[in-house]
Order: sequence, then C-alpha cells, then structure tokens
Amino acid sequence: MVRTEINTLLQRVSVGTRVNVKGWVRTFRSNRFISLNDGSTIHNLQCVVDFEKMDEELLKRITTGACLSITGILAESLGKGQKVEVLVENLEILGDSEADVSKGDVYPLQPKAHSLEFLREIAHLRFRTNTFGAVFRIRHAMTYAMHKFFHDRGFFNIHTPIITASDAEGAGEMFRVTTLDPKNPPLTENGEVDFREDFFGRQTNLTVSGQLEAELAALALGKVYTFGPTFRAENSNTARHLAEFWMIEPEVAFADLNDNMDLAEANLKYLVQYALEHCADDLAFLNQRALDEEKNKKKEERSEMSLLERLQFVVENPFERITYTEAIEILEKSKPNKEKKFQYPIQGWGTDLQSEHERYLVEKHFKKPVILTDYPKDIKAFYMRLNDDGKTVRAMDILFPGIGEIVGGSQREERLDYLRKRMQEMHIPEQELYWYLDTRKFGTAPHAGYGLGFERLLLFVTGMTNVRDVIPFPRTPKSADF
RNA sequence: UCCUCGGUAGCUCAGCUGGUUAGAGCACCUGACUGUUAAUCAGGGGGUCGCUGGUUCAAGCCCAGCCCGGGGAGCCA
Repeated sequence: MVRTEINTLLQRVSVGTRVNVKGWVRTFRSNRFISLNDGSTIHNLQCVVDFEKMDEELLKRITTGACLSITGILAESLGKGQKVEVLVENLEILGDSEADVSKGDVYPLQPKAHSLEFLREIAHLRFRTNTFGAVFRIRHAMTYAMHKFFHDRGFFNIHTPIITASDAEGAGEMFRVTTLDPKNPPLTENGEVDFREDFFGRQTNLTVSGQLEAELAALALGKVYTFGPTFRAENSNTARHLAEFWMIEPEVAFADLNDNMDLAEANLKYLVQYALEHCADDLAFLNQRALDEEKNKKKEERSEMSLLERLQFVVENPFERITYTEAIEILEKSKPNKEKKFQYPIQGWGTDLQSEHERYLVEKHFKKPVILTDYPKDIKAFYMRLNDDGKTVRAMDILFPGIGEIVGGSQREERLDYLRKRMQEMHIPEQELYWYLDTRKFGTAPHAGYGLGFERLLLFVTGMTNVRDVIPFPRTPKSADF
C-alpha cells in the first residue's frame, strides 16, 4: 500500500479510508496510543492500537524512536488533543529502538525536554526532535525563498569556487587545502614547503568569500548572487560564529549604496514574510518554545516582543538608516555613555563600534533594525568606494536585534586609480588580484553588493540563540564530529 | 585568544562549614490501570562525582595543572 505523509493525512480529506503511514514513535501512552512523526510536519499522528488483540511482544517493541509502518482506517478522533487518528489494523516494526538501559545502546531521546547542549552532542539524532525538525524545515524554506527572491528579480546564481588561490581578501584566517604529506613535504632550496609540488601547483585555501568572483560575474551578467559555504579558520568561540557557514552574496552592476540598501532590506523582509506565510506551524511551535524559555529568565532579560511579534515587526517597519558619524553622535550623547556604563567608552570619531554600542543603537535607541553607512575607510575593506570627503567609504552594515551584524556590504570602488591606492595602503600585492583589477581596466562600472550570513538570518527567524543550532552539523574550533 | 560560570545516574539537577552507605524527578525494569495527550499509581535496579596529581585522619566539596561545555568579549557573516 502506498504511504501517505502525515501532513497530508492531517488535512482530513481521506477520513474513513484505509491508509498507510510510516514514521518514528515519539510516545506510546496507555499501551494504546502511538504518537507517530514522519518529519513532514511538526504535528504527530495518533495511531490507536487495540492492545487486547495485539501480540504482547510486538507491543513491547513500540518504544520511543522505533520506526513503524502502520496500516489502518483514518477516523475522527474520540480524544480531545487531535482531530483525526488512525485505527491500527496492521503494525510492522521497520526498526527497533532499544529503551532498556540494562541492554547497552539505548535511544538517547526521551519524551521530555533535553538541553540544546546535550542535543548538539547527538547531532546525528537531534533531527528527531520537535525543535530541530522545525528549525531544519525552516532552513529549507529559507533556502528556497532566497533563490526565489533573486530569481524573481532577474538575478543569476553563480557558483563561485570553494577552493581558492587568492590569499589577499583579508576576510579572515583561511583553511589550507593541500595533498602534500604533512610529515614529509617537499622543500625548496630555502627549506620551506614547496607548494609548486602541491596538487594545484601553488598554495590553495578554502574560500572566505565569493564576493570578488561575484563582482567579475556582475560586470558581465548584471545581477548575480552566490549562495554557498564559506570557511573561516578564526579561533572564535561565540554563539554567532562558525568555521563553516553559508553566505549569500548578491552583486549588482549599475547600483549604488542606496540601491544596495533597498535590495538588502527587501531581501530580509521577503524571507521573514515567506517564513510567516509558509512555516506557520513550525514558527508557532518555536514561538511557544521561546516563551517557555523566557519564563526562566529574569524580568529585565526578557524580550519585549515574542518571536512572531518580532518577525511581524520587521516586515512592517522600515529599517533605520543612519551614517556612522550620526551613530557616534547618538552614542556620545547616550545615557550609558554619560554614566560610563559602556565597557568601551565612545572614543570619538574613527574607531569601530563595539557589540555593546551596536546593541544599544538597535535594541534601546531605535528599537528596530538599523543600517549603518559611510564608515571610516581605515576600519573597512580595500574594495569599498571612497566618498568625496576622502575619509569615509560607501559601506553599510545591517544590525538586527539580538543578533548584531546580519548583513555587511558596500558600493565597490570601481575607479582603478583609487582602488590601486587603497591596495597599496593596505599592503595587498597587485599581482595576487590582477584579475580583479582587470574589471576596472576594461569597461568598469559602478556596482554594489553585500554578504548575508544565512545562519544569522536563521537565528532571527527561528528565535534560536546559537548558530550551532541552526546548521545540521556545526563546525567550530575543536569540534568537527559526525 | 581573553574573562566568567559549569562538568555528580541514560537525561535535568540537588549535595550545607571537608565527616557514616552520594540523593530527587524523568527515563528504564516488574506489577496494576486503560480514551491517553511528555498518561497515572506502587515497587525495583542503576554512580570511574570530567582527567591527573596534591593537601588531609578523612575529598563530590580544598589546592594545582589539563580536557570538555555554556555565557560574555575580541574578530566577523
């Protein structure tokens, strides 16, 4: 018999007919009620067995985590917790799940709340929980919506390389890619490792950004975006950093910083709106989950809005757009600065903002997403377009409540002489990036783009608080299990 | 990398000023009950107190080093 997925059965169109479901047991109550989940939805299907007619040995094997194939009649439920249920006629155990601690390997998930830290240690099984089922269904929906957003606007998806030779992007420490024998590498006359003998005949690394390659494509195809994994070998241990993460990097020819901000704001709002429309059940669960978590917090640490309210708020309200210079003025006059509550007092114009300053602007002063623009050139990358004041660049960072920087972007420096000067100032060798400079030599054009951290977006959409819980298999310093 | 908190049963945690045989809830096992909603009731089993060393008559508790995890910071997306 053909299997029907639980999300289809719960729509109640086939009540009264014989159906087959396959899934994993969440709970088995009263020797009678199986709560079955098949991943198609966060909701479980209640399957009712007549224990008087069932083989007792078979009943004992219905344990949390066991995989079952059940055939029976879909009926209106007599109980109050659900609209429909399946009256079991035939039950087959596809896979047992040991529950008896004395018998060794036991299924570690119990019908109760587990800590996220514990579930991270069993990342291969955490898909089976409500929370991670919801998170990864939403992750899929956001992936799809991301492609749809750009496709619908005439963008082309570009697959930029994962292995790169350039060592000059300055976006962070890189992972080396090599096939040389680490114990006995070929050496040059100077005694250094001879990478001419390596697989690619030179040093190579995992990409830290597809931006420079995306710019090449944008200056021919017009509007492009990348969506792929990126790698940073930074020893950063925070809830917002991964060594392997996914990034979306649009790049648009003939666009300036304002176009860039408009696109990024539309991009974020589209995705949040998509989640509200298409992931309602999973979001309702995560909303309740977050509310339950909040109960354990002190009053002053609780958020003013629920997850669903925050999402709705972002969709409905324009992001605040201010320059770096204006932000410094606000921060200098701010209460915590005057009362010396900041760990890092505002040092005046020119220094980078600390996390606590960004949080003040977003969470206390404006209480909405903020786009900061026109940063001092000395604290930003070489490729950002210099403003006429000679001091600031056409950069923009989008700051989100609870998350911090979710987007970083800029109008790119399209003028060859300015770009060369900036590279010299920052000691970036031209020959490393000759191909990048070629775009400015041959038919250069104004253009702009940004990078959007996918996991940070997912933090916001799901209400989770650690990026390790929105990617299936997190890679962080000292941790690459599974 | 720095600061800080933590590591006790399969899970979540308690364990006082160092002092007898290390506790609870959930999970598990046995039994009862059977329209339950993380079912309920009774009974039972279950411990390398992160690791190594030290102090002490005595260490889960104190000291040192190390490992691992959380939170914060830096760096950034």
